[in-house]
Amino acid sequence: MEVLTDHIARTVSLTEDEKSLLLSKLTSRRYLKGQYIGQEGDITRMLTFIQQGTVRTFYLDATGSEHIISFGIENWWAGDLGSLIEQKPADYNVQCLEDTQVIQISNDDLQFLYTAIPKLERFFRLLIERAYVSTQKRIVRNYSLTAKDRYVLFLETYPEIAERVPQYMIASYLGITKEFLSQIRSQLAKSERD
Amino acid sequence: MEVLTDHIARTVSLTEDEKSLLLSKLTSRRYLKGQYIGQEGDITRMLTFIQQGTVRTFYLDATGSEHIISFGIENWWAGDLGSLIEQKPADYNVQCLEDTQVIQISNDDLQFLYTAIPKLERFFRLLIERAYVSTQKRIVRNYSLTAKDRYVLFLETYPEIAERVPQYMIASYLGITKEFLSQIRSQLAKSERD
DNA sequence: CGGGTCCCCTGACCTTTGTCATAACATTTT
DNA sequence: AAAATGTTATGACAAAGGTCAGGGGACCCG
Repeated sequence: MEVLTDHIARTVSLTEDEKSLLLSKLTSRRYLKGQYIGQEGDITRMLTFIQQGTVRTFYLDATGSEHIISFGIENWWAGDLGSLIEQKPADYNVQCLEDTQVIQISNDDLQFLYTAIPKLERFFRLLIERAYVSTQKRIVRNYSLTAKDRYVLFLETYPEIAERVPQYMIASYLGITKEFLSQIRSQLAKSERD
Repeated sequence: MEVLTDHIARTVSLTEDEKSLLLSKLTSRRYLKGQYIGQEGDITRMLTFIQQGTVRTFYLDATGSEHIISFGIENWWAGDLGSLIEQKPADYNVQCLEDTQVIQISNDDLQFLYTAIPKLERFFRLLIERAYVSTQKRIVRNYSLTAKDRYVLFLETYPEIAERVPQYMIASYLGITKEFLSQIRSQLAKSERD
């Protein structure tokens, strides 16, 4: 479980006391491939850190089709943050794509820790700031790039994820159909041959 | 300038001392219609709160076309947050669409205040959390709704902005061309007549 | 009053992306 | 090894949305 405290200590320094207080609130848990860490409609009560594995966060629209919002791998946070923050039913499903080992903090403990260890509040402020900025960049990209360029950028940005998840999920993440992604890939393969 | 301290006090309580320390770091400034609060390439050094007026944050892509990322009106924060956080050149332009009165805090003062008044760090953590959640919702909507539905939702969500900014900017915000928005509007007008 | 400028609208045509149907291949299960 | 299941590919056709060109109204400014 020191994986997580080490991860945090890379951004804000923690004393031994703070570290052991934090450690006392962490729980470890294992999920199998296909299992849900959280489902639409449930209130998210745990903040989840992925120690090992792959997860996807997705959403079912009115017509029942899936839209992948994000993937998560080692050292990333996962879950429906909106549900955790507002303690109301989740809009998203969070599912493991491989056997996945996570470290969790309950929302109650997290609120307690924010006050007990102000540096943790700073850590999460910085974390969310970065997440916010990257989400905003994603919006910009979706507007100013074609599907092909978004796919190429995805491969460059997340090469590891591209290898670990099936293509139809990447298509969903990019906001296109699996057939169209397949077409893009054959175009790319063709232009590489020249 | 108490507008801002009152705004903050709605989320976290501040003592009189904290309030006056905060007030001592705030500056007020007026921009004319068309003026830029920040331009692409500049490092954003001020966090800006809109007291009165309208601003837009937009981005110029490789082909020179504009993409509006967000609008801001009274009691909203504005600016390229990525540039402020990382203190590197901004990707976005922030321009006033009306004469605009703002309240600003320099980044240096903000960093000082985070430590001096931990409740401010909490305020901004909560602020960014909410911003992050709403940005993520916007991504989902862009993927699962048609342009027409996105426009209708925009009108419902931001009726005030819809009245204050020209339609071609709304089109840009929605990620469509002004011509196509015009077409959507005539469809909606037609279906209302039935 | 006349000429800019800004903004919105319309229509013909084109590009990007989605839908549907089918096939092929890989992986797991039995 | 066969069958079931999951994943990727391909092609015909359809729909969403973009591009380009032109026109017209509202508002300002001389």
